[in-house]
Amino acid sequence: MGRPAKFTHSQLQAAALALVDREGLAGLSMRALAGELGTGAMTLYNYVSQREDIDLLVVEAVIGEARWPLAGYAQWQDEVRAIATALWQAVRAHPHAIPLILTRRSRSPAVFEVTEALLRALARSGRSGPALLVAFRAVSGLITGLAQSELAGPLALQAEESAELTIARFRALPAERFAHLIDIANAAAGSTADGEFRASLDLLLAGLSADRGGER
Amino acid sequence: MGRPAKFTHSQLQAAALALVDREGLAGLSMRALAGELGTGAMTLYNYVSQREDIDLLVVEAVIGEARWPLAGYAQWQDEVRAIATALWQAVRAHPHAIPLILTRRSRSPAVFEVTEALLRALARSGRSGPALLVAFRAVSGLITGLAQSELAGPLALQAEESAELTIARFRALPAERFAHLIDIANAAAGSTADGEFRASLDLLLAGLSADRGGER
DNA sequence: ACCTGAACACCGTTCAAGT
DNA sequence: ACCTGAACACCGTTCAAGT
Repeated sequence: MGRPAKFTHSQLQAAALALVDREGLAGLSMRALAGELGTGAMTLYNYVSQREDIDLLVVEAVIGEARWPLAGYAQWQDEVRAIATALWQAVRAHPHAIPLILTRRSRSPAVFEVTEALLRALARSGRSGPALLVAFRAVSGLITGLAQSELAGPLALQAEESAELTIARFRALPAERFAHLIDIANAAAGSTADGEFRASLDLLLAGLSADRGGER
Repeated sequence: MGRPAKFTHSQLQAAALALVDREGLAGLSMRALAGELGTGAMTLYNYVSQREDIDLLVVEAVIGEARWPLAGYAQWQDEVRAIATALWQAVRAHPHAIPLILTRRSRSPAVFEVTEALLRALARSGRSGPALLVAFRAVSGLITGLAQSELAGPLALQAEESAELTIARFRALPAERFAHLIDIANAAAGSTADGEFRASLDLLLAGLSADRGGER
């Protein structure tokens, strides 16, 4: 409850995110962050109670970067698309932070704000209660799930290898046993993450538009 | 290339998964896994080249548990649902392992097999190439995304608190500013993860059924 | 060929002490 | 009230040596 003076919350946040962007997740230690701030490791414990709080600072910083036009959407689908895309782009701008965004519970204001905004847009489809919950689960699941599939799915690029090499690896699989895997690996060679995101989101929006969430 | 004799690959896998299930992710260290196997830490380096390979053993073990009827699906939607649900249940049976499944690239045979099976089912919708890739991204994204949202989304339960307490926390938010968040928190109180999964998947399947992936 | 203990360079965190 | 170094109990991994 006492409020320390040497650093602000957003100074810690910015330093932690800068460290992750620069050095990767493995570089984010209490000692390294303290060094980034020009102090000793133990000083950080005046601001956070445990190491995991540092991860939450990073998540908050990334999600907090999402920006989208607040009004002027003729259709709720356009508004959902705008918010989802803003989140997607904020996450993709900090690839090293993705594992944290996937695994850390954040209850920061920035996360609440964007969640409520997405819900508001989805509610324009006529949904509330359980149907709104499901729509939200599906859309937010798709956003993080697509970030995940790029990071760690079977088609994810190896950290140190080119896209060509990853695809070549698939082409080397037994052709008839993994015919479809080889097919989509080839397709992936000619597609972009943004394009795949947009198309996947459109599939889900088609489903959300077809079933307007009638009462149940 | 030499093949060590003291332990088999699946012995390591089983021991690692048992350790994670029992002690949580923090309990999975080289030393602890070696202890589980009754040997010294350095012995493990005869089987894996680095610590992260242990994580991959766990991912492989979990995904490898997915089981579903291999044939007899009148509709491709039913087959997609069966495979997706099998994956979902395998993941949910090992909640401590979820962060690894979200963040670790696995290229094990078990992962390839289930991926190809899912693709085969999706291909029955008439899709191939880019459209099949997008359908796959959407479905697998949704599966892992929903596991993620339970683990770390804004509505995720705190490790040490009851569902009631989590929901009470949302009810305490400013009512008009977070009206929809409070609405779905209330809805979450009366729903199950399985139900939400099924309903979200159905939304996406509706989208996949509406747009049969015409050529492009 | 396979196994393994000692040692090194890290971690997060407790504790006690500074101002 | 806020700050911080020393020390502790861990890590993953290198190295050198065992059989």
